[in-house]
Amino acid sequence: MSAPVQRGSIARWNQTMIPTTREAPADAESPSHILLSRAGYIRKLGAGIYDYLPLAWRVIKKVSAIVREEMDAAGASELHLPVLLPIELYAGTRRDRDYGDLLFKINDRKAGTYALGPTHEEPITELVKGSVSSYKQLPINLYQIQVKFRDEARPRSGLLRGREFIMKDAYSFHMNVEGPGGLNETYDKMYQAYSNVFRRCGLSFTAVEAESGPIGGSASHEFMVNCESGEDTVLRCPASGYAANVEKCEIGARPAPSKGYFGGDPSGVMEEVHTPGCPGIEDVCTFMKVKPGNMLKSVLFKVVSSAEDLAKYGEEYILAVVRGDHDVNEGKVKAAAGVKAIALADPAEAIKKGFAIGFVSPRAAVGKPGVLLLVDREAAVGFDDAAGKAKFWVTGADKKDHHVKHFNWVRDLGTDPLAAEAHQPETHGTGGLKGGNKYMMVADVRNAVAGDPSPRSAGAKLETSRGIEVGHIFKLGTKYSEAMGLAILDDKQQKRPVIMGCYGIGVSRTMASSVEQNHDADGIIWPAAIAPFGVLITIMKHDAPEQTNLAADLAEQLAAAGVDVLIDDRDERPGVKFKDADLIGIPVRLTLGDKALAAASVEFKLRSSKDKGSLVPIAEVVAACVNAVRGNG
RNA sequence: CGGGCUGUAGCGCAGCUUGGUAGCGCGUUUGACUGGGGGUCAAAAGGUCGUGGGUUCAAAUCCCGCCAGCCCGACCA
Repeated sequence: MSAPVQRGSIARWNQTMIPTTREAPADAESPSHILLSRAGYIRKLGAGIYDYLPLAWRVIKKVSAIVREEMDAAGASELHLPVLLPIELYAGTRRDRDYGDLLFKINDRKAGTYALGPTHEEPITELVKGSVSSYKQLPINLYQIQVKFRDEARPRSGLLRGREFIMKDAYSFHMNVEGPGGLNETYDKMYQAYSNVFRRCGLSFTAVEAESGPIGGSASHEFMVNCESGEDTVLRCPASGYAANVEKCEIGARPAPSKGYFGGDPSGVMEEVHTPGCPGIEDVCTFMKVKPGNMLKSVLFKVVSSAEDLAKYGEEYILAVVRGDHDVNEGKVKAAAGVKAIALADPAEAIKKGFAIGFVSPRAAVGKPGVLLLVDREAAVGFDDAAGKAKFWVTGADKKDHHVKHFNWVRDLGTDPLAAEAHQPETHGTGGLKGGNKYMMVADVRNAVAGDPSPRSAGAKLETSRGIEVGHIFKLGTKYSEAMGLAILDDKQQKRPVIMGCYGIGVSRTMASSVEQNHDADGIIWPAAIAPFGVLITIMKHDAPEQTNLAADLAEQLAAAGVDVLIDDRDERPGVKFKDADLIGIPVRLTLGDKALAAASVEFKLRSSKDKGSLVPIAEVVAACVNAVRGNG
């Protein structure tokens, strides 16, 4: 682009507030929390609530500017919605209930209840409903950058999981999914825009397939900053490039065991073992000295039925069984059972139904109408092919404080698992639910783990890594428009619910995850594009005119070239200034001292490089800075 | 919401077991020396010991309630 260079700004350390400290607050643990606190970017005001000091605010503004440029370029328009939202808005979509305690609620003087917006699907839908009346006005994509609130059960890791945070949220509206102006077109544009944003921010990231969570919808991707300290697990196939989060990740074809599902002789006589106070897999394994891979884990879900289904079929349950070293995946359970919604069964209710929670075995599902037994492939095994002998299973004894060992599916289940119905793992349907006739099914119902076969490339194995979610895009569909009555006449004069997409970027989280990804023992190392300043000029003698004058002169030239400059004009010892410089992480440091000045030079050092820096002639230093700051951005 | 734990100066902590004068380091202020990787010396300011109650002649210390915060788990953008 050949647009005129926007002038950079000049700030002096003495005139701004950068309260660096030698020690971090005791509650800071993650690198971003420690370093942003120590370097004077943020201060804690309460649990999950932070002040953004001048340096931090500059970073936020730089990230925001990149977000705005990419959003605008992709055809979105910025607006600003209220934070304070009447609770009735959320009642319409039942998210006041679905969101639960995560929704911050406050009362006004008349005891009316309001929510502090956690996202803005409802108000934006309400706005469009009253403002857009023709299909000719669609598609439209509206966004804002604003503070959001979530009453987190446990705020942690500084800015990474706060109760108040800065987010960019966008919402698009369409008449169609496919074709020009359709949801997919905008979704793809947003995917590209998000990739541009995070690339321009200098972050290493991965876009992964994801479940859409409580916001609802049909398809979604998460943008994860690659970082070992991240909270989320990312799975990827090195051969095909497929990447997904654990909730979503599919598992490639897993071959059936050589003797067929459930087939194989018992490993021994089934024996009951007293396991007091050991409801968890870990406890039992420690107590009985068995590996989790030899446990059968049984998790009971209750089907959330519609009133109609409830009247017709009664209450229904699913008992999902996976190997002890695996985790049940709710989404896959839902899909395999062919039901829309499930929830972990209430313990008290489950016990009443005859499930000894904590000590449940697959047998507990047998003979109970309305209960589907869903067995994961690696749990539906009687013969251990890897070990070449009968599979040794430990599972619950279906009574409190007892487990059994040498469980064998064929001998001990209490019914024949080899029956034809159980043998059609590919058939997804209603199973034994909703009047179906299959009491048990073998299916993929667990989370993927490293080493699982790739779903996209035969022979390849999934790998895992960690990440921090900084962006999330959803195809919402008509969930909100239907719930709130946003319908528009199309070109055939048919009134149709508007199709929506929504797209979020955690702006404050992006700042923190950059620090997580880019730091060393001495402090932050900002990518130039989002650094609060491009260049730090460190004056060795704050009262030496030849140094202060040169600093002012260089700063002026750099600003004219579009570089933001911070001048460290404090009366501090050199050691303090150097330590602080490393801490706050400005990409380029120019040191103005007697030695260099005697050679008509200044010292030029990149924060990202370990060397001591080099002398650059004064006449060339501005170009060197511009080059370093641009080359990186 | 379960389990563990912590509230003492701006920050990091000791003191509490065994009740009796409020301590240390960093930071801050003043002065001097110093001046290229958190320097030295001297002096100083700064705390209703989270909060309410109880026991006691006397509570930072013992007991009870509450509040706030942290960690692990559950949950989660």
